[in-house]
Amino acid sequence: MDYQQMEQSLKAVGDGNRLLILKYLSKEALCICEFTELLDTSQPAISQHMRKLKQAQWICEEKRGRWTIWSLNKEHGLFEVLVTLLAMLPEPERTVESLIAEGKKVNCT
Amino acid sequence: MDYQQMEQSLKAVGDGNRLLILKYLSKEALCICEFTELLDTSQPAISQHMRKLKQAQWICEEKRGRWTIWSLNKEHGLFEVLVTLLAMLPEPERTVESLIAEGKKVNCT
DNA sequence: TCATTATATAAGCGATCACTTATATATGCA
DNA sequence: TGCATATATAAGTGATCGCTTATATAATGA
Repeated sequence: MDYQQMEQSLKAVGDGNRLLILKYLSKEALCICEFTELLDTSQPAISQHMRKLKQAQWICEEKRGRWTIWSLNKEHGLFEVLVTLLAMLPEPERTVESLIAEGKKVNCT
Repeated sequence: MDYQQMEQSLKAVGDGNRLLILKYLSKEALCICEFTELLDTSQPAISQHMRKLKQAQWICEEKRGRWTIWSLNKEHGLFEVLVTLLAMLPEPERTVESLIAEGKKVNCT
């Protein structure tokens, strides 16, 4: 891995909201509409974070009808490092389970 | 480790020049005057990178007379991760050995 | 077809980044 | 003491960041 790739990869994860997004994705694939509930941020902001994570090849998208389902890219050269980092972070307050309880979970599948 | 600490740590290493500085420091402690030769950047730029790395607690400084000798902080919560990352990076073109050969190595010790 | 829904893109904005040049501080030595 | 050396700080600058609001694209369903 060269310095430029490493720099881009680390820059992409050097943001609190993106770390949170990745933390959620480390458990299950999700679509953007769910992140807007989970992260307390606007839809365009999330979309832009996704683009940045995708450019750094941290995540993969799968278009399914109206939804875009995002998941971690296990082929990333630093995937194991990412898993280690995410494991060190506490569980987010809001969970997908709480969304389901509130009836806000979108059934993308 | 909380999200803010993780963000600060990752932001600090998300820069090519700082990765290079850390790569050098993974082999031996060095002072700034050596980095100005190794990195092809100005002394103030290096000094500012050092400050940022120190604020993120990646490195320690030891004042020794006129020199400030910098070394990796092995107590950092992500030290092992950093070592893993640095090991994935190629050896820099310029080496401390080449500085010695050119007579540019400062004897800080 | 037309309205709704999910997502992406564009443009704008204040904040931060990484650098520069200039200057300050502080140590060592003649 | 006074000068050279090593480093830090300050101020300024263009680029990028992360967000916002507004709008575009694209798929679904009545």
